[in-house]
Amino acid sequence: MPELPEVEVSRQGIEPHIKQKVVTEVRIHNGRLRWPVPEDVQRLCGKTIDAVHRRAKYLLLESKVGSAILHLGMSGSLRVVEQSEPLKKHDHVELLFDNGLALRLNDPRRFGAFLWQSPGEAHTVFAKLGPEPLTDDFDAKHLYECSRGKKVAVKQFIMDNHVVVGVGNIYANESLFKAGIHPKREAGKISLARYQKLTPIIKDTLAAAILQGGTTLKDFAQSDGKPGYFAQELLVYGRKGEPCVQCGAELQEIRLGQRSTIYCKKCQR
DNA sequence: CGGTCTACCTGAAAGC
DNA sequence: TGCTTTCAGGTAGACC
Repeated sequence: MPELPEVEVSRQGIEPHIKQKVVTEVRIHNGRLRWPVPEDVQRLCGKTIDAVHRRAKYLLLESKVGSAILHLGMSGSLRVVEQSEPLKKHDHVELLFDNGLALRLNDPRRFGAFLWQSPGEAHTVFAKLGPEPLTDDFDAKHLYECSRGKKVAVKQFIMDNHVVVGVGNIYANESLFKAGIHPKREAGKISLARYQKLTPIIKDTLAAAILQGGTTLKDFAQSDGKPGYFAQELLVYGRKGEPCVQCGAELQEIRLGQRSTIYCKKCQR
């Protein structure tokens, strides 16, 4: 399940293979993703990829005539392979390059997206997004001020893209545990001091995951490269019923907004 | 407008 | 064993 670190790792993984390369062909094997893949993406043919950027969990493959916007959804992954490599099941969209390589979007559940944005335009998916978590625009003051008057649980609050982007279920669980904050606590009733503890923890958790992922990038261009999933030291996520690493109490599971939420009832208040 | 809920998907795992 | 059900979850949009 790609969260922001996985998306950033994917960006770093594909960039050296496709930057400054010319797209020779766009092949849409199955255009029925979250939204139909627009014909506009064919405009990339014959154009050079000038840059590969990330905003939230979206990747932008930028050219002079516009940008392809990619989202990995729940189950998506990107691979760079030789064009002769046989397609795998669920390889839905493919960009061929003048260096003999192909970028393939594989997405079994098809929650992902492959969209188009003309120069100077901002696609609607980018409207109303909160700050990037790893920039200075995201700080404790922002969380504190955004949360005043909000009754929503703090876990759902930090997962809200309007508040801050890129904090998915796994990292929300992990960050709240490390900060000692109960996931159900009302966002609007949490002190500035507690947000001052939480904010750097979110940043550190995401940054550490990106660094770990970076070490697995070597094989990105190989057919069996498996970017997106890397060894991550998870303290609570997926550990329901196991003992808390801090106090030994049995980790609890509740559901918040239909999402699995794991926490320690002793360490998180 | 804030808050909550749902649809979109497939495959793995659990349940029967 | 094999069929059926549940669950996983990011995000936009519907809904009250």
